[in-house]
Amino acid sequence: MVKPTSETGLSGPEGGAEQESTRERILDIAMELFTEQGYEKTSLRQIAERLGFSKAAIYYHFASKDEILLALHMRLHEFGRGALSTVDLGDLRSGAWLELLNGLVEQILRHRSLFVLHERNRAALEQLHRQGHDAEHEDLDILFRQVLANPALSARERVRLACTFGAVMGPLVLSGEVFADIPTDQLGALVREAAHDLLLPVAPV
Amino acid sequence: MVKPTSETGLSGPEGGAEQESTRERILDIAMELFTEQGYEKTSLRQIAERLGFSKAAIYYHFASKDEILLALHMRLHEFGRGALSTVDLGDLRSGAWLELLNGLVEQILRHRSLFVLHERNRAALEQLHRQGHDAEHEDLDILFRQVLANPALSARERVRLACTFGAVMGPLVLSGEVFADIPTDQLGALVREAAHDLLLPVAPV
DNA sequence: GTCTATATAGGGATAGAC
DNA sequence: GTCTATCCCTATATAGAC
Repeated sequence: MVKPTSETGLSGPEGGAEQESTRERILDIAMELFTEQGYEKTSLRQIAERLGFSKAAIYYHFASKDEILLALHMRLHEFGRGALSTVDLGDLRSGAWLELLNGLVEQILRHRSLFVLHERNRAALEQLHRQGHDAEHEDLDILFRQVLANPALSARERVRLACTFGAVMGPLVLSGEVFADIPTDQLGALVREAAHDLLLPVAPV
Repeated sequence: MVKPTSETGLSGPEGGAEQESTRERILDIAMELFTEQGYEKTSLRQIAERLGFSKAAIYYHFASKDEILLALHMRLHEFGRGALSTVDLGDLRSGAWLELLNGLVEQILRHRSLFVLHERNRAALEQLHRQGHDAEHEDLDILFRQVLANPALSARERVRLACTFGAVMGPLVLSGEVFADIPTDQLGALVREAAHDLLLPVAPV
């Protein structure tokens, strides 16, 4: 079983305005359909149809349907790594939270569709995690739940953090396209402002 | 095809500590499995197995798998109606928002598992809506998106509202069981407080 | 790299016995 | 009200031709 590109799901920035590889075209279509209909309701036949070739052809590029979802998941991992690694998870008191959240806002604005995909296919993605996906678990979800369970924090602090996380998700991934008319920059600024207001009483500057 | 109970999915409060009807036992198990694994990944066989009888028996109580999900959806509708009808959607400026959000917090705290079910099966539920479910559409989601799209509101107000909605969802339905150690009353108070802080600059008292 | 054809399994749904 | 048996369809996945 020969694979044309790497298995990470991200062929990396080879630079230039290259033509999209078939593998990536599959991923793009899959992302669209998985988001609209959900992972399980989307069949490989449907994906292949949109691409103009037959179902079986997909198996040249991916060993299974799960691997398509996994590849999409890895795309997000890639970006998440950058935002998370800049923050020292030790000192999550003080203003480090804001920094983390601001980084999150930026990432979401850049790769919004990926985040929406994840939000709408949580069940399927969690099962991927259980089954294997032995890769490191630096998932956003998992990270946040760890922080929220931190016994060193007060109940108020924990809840506030969860609220702030939600406040970011609300307009950016839970609200569909209602904010399409607002320029990205402005949207980001407004969300950051809200996050700031929420964290103020907990982590005073 | 004779049905033992009403078709609304809610047999209503007949009072007392009655034994749960089979129909409701099915719904309870379904809710659990749909939440854990997602709607599509859950088979009728699986539901029947847990109840100790066979797959086909379910068809005595529900005409299709979709109807099980629909019945669960109607359970939420029932509760939502109360919270929404108290608020005049006309004056969604001023403090009416807070009132609406506070009602929402209360409902979520009471029927949390139902909200989680909905959050984790959005795709499937949206398809239900498209296909039929001709019943009135007083859905929370739909209502909120209407409000968020209201052109009479400023961008800041709209985004703030979405943030507040998210801030409520964050700790209450998106965070799993991390807050199980915090008493319900305290949790509600903390969330309401956060919602208040978020809406302050937009809808001063 | 994409095709056809096919194997195989599982799920939803129906009929009818008890 | 629950069961057995069965139908039918769709989906994933494989084998092998071109």
